[in-house]
Amino acid sequence: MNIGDAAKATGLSAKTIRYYEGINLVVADRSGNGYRNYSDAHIHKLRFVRRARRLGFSIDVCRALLSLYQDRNRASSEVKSIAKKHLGEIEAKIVELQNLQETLSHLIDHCAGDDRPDCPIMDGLSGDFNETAADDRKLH
Amino acid sequence: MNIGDAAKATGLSAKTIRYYEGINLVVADRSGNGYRNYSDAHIHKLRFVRRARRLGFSIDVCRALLSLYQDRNRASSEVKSIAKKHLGEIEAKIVELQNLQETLSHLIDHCAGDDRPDCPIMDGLSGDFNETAADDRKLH
DNA sequence: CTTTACCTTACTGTGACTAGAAGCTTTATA
DNA sequence: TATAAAGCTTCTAGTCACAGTAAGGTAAAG
Repeated sequence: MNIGDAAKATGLSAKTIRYYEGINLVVADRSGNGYRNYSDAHIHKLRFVRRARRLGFSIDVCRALLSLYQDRNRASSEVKSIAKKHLGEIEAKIVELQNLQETLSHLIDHCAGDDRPDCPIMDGLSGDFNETAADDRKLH
Repeated sequence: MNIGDAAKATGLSAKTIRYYEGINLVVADRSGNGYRNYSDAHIHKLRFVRRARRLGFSIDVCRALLSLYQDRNRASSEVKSIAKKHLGEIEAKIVELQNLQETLSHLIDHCAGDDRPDCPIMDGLSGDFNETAADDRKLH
């Protein structure tokens, strides 16, 4: 199976699959003409990585999960602890974004949004409104 | 005021302030010795950018907001529409993360987390569990 | 005078790709 | 069979918003 078919089979782009090979995450075999050749096992690994990435796991974590995936004797507790740590990070980010949401919608609610220049949103950005501890965490 | 004091006054790092000058966002004057020199107006602009960044606005949006900030006759509706768009993006991201949270905590709840290799989290990553429309949006 | 702190520019690295160029190979159509 | 199209290869550079480091000039304190 060439890279184009592998892309279709996994939902990843060919570019991304080549990238994953470049960083030694999932390395394909090669056919006689130099084209990458994907077996079912490769496809499974790529799908696995895609799912993990879509759940927000970093490439490094994916690498760890992939090696646990290939180790039939690893304890489920190892996997669970990685997943739990990640869940905590997701939850923290949700709280962060909810704070932003509150601040922004508060500002928006108080802005007339008409032809006049008076704008509480701008006032909020230039003046010093409430800064919470949550704001101090890094935002994305 | 030198860059170090400007950094203290704004809460930005000197690096960041130099970066903002490099991308033409907030450009300082220069003293005789070549050092950057910050007036109150510069400090206000930097603070403005910091606040906007902390609310998650991109640099490009900050640039737009900054020029609106300097335009005393702009309509508040212009600002409001930018803020609203951004709020929409934040809300979409919250929903996304909540989906992740649900999926992950569901998987975690069903994993024994013991010495045995059986692991529903791994099963979830390798098999095809439910993919929602929200999953199809780009995740971060 | 020396130390320390601060300033300058310039280059590299980050994460996870994406875009594009230049040039082979394979497949489909006329 | 010729040719065009799609698909493959490698390589480089760009993205975002900085942070880290190096190599060196300047300023203020003791």
